[in-house]
Amino acid sequence: MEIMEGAALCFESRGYAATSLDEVAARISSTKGRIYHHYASKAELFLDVYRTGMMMNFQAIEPLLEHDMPPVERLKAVLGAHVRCVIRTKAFQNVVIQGVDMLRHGTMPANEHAELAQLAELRDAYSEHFSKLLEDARAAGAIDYSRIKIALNSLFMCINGPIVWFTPREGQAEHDIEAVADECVLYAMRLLGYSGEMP
Amino acid sequence: MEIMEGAALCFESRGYAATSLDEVAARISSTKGRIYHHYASKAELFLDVYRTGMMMNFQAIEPLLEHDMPPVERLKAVLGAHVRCVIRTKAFQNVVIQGVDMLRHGTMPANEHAELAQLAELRDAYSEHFSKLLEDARAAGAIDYSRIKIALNSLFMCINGPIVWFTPREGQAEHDIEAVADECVLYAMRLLGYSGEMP
DNA sequence: TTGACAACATACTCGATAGTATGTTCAACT
DNA sequence: AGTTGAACATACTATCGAGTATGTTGTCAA
Repeated sequence: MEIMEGAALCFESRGYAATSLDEVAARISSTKGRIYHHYASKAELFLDVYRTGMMMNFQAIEPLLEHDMPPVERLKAVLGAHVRCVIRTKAFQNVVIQGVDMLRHGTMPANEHAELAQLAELRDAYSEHFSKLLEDARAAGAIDYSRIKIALNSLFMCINGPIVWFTPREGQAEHDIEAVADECVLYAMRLLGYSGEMP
Repeated sequence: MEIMEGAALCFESRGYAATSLDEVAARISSTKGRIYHHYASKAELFLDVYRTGMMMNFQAIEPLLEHDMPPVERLKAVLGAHVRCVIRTKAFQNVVIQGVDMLRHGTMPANEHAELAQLAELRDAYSEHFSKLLEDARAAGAIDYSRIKIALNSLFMCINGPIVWFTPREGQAEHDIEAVADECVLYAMRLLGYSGEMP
């Protein structure tokens, strides 16, 4: 909904701590009263944006996990879907990133901390999907890596990169997204030792 | 100096906006008075940490740029030195990252904004070194990439990854750093289409 | 038509924190 | 011994923003 989108944009550009709820309200031409009518606190709004961002990711990739195809092809498809999704929901994904290292450093107020930890489990579950994809593709001999934790981290850094550095050219958004996503997937697959052809 | 190290650690864990100078002072068992004796404002302290972080990077790689060796080998060596450096100066590098997207989103107060932009140029100069390394290695036919901007961004995401996700095991710090750095360089080189052997 | 409630807006409170103003200590000159 | 100034510490102010308390408006049900 509207509040979350405004919040996502504010959190993205100024960070959780630096964002005031008056700012968020102003962005949607509204007032703080409206926000507090729907959310008990700033933290809860943040957590809702986080959760929504993760849901978008799940919805993007889960349909592909069932498809019956060679492991490498499935991996490629999922990576592509992931990158496209995170680019399109950039603001939300920035909040997810912030949430992850808020947990890591324990900056969240104690009461909401439990909820944050729960969302982190969601993130782990998501990561687990990729873990499985890697193992399958390796078992099929299509890719190779040394320690899976480091490989996974490097992979995520690569395919999540656009969240940080991507900005579409005027009027070229859709075209740019496709091109950037494809190139990111190419580099990601290479990183994993894949040597086959890419479309 | 002591103040910068405390500040780097605080900024790393809580972010610029959420960090109070009382916190920084407490971390070094001191008081806010001391900080304001050396820095005119919170922003200037931040900028000094940023600058110091960048300097550390330059010092780590610049000696290697002169070496007379095949372009790929030089690239490998520089990547290795960079990763080792950023891991060892993790707190400072987190500040650099924050600084980069504070500029991107224009959150810094107007007077210090100019100084921040100047530091961004330093960052660009650093990136330019890698740009040259890539072009040379490609000219030598050792690596390959499509659009250099995307390749560079993906490369940096990969080799800067440890800044975000690395945490050494108890008492294994040195050993872990070496192992992680080598593996990151491996993935980074592969990402660039390098197919040679890695030590 | 009225009363009740949801969906807001407005107007306040109160704690936290950036920045300042004013001590205090100590070491080096003279 | 006395003066000065750097390097802090302490005590205060002024602002900003999270949270709250209290309006206001429209809508639906009885």
